[in-house]
Amino acid sequence: MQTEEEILKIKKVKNTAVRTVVLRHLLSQEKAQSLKDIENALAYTDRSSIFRTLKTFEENKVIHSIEDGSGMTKYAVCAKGCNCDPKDLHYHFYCTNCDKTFCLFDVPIPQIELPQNFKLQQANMVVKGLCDNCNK
Amino acid sequence: MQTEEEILKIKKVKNTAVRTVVLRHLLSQEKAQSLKDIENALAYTDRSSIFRTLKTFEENKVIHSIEDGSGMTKYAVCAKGCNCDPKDLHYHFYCTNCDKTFCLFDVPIPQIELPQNFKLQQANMVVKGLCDNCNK
DNA sequence: CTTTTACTGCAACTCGATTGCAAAGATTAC
DNA sequence: GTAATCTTTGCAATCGAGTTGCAGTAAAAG
Repeated sequence: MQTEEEILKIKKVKNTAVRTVVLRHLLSQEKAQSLKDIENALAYTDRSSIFRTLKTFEENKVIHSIEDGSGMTKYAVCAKGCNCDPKDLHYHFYCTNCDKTFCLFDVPIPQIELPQNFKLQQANMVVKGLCDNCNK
Repeated sequence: MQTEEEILKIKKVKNTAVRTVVLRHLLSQEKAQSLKDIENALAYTDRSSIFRTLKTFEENKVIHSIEDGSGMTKYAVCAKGCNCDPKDLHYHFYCTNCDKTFCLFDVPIPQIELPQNFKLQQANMVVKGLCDNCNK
């Protein structure tokens, strides 16, 4: 696992106190985090600073955002080597019981055959259901 | 093509003035509509009435909603025979240039192999890129 | 016709997201 | 070094999509 400093260096994002703690928090969580999740976890960091940090991270492909339909955008750290290209696509799973959203890195996304002359740029694939923990 | 009255009858939704015009509008559009789109198109119908109509339609599977990442939930009329089961899944395409969202009924969604013990309930699959009209 | 239930329109409100601004901190120029 | 410049941060205010309470109206049931 890379440290926060290493990741920021690779992605050419200047390191600051807020950026370090936000990234550290994201790395420590198994489920994707909303702005509110992060705000609650980092009691002394302002929401707008976290917000702008997330925007910066997203622009520089440190993290990617997920629209899971819960009404709050979630964020997860990109896998090592991810460029957020269509080839880096993966499903996201939203558990309708425990409300967790996470990346399914191990489930391959099949080639999507778009109609003639359509150009794929990116995608937001959210599968909803019960996670293994809730499906008992 | 079925009329608004026929669709509502089949889906067991009582017909009213607002419901008819909302459904007519949805049927007349090739792209999925947001609440705001509908509100703008139907100048004399109140937003909350349209909102509640959309909720009713969704509960009764007259329409389905799409989270395309634009910040506004979009709605599209379900295909004939659709029960909004996983088997009725289809991709949605969001054009990053012209901002249109529409259903790709003709692009099959492959079987999704979830990890052990996960249960699929539904999914929101949004592919983003350029539509044929904008990819020139 | 009367009672009950459902639908509609208005206004107010919630809440996640976003922005303006000034202070603080970091970087560059001199 | 210090001054000038750019970036980041925190606070407060704002925006806007979504949602709800309530009262009036329309439709269905008795």
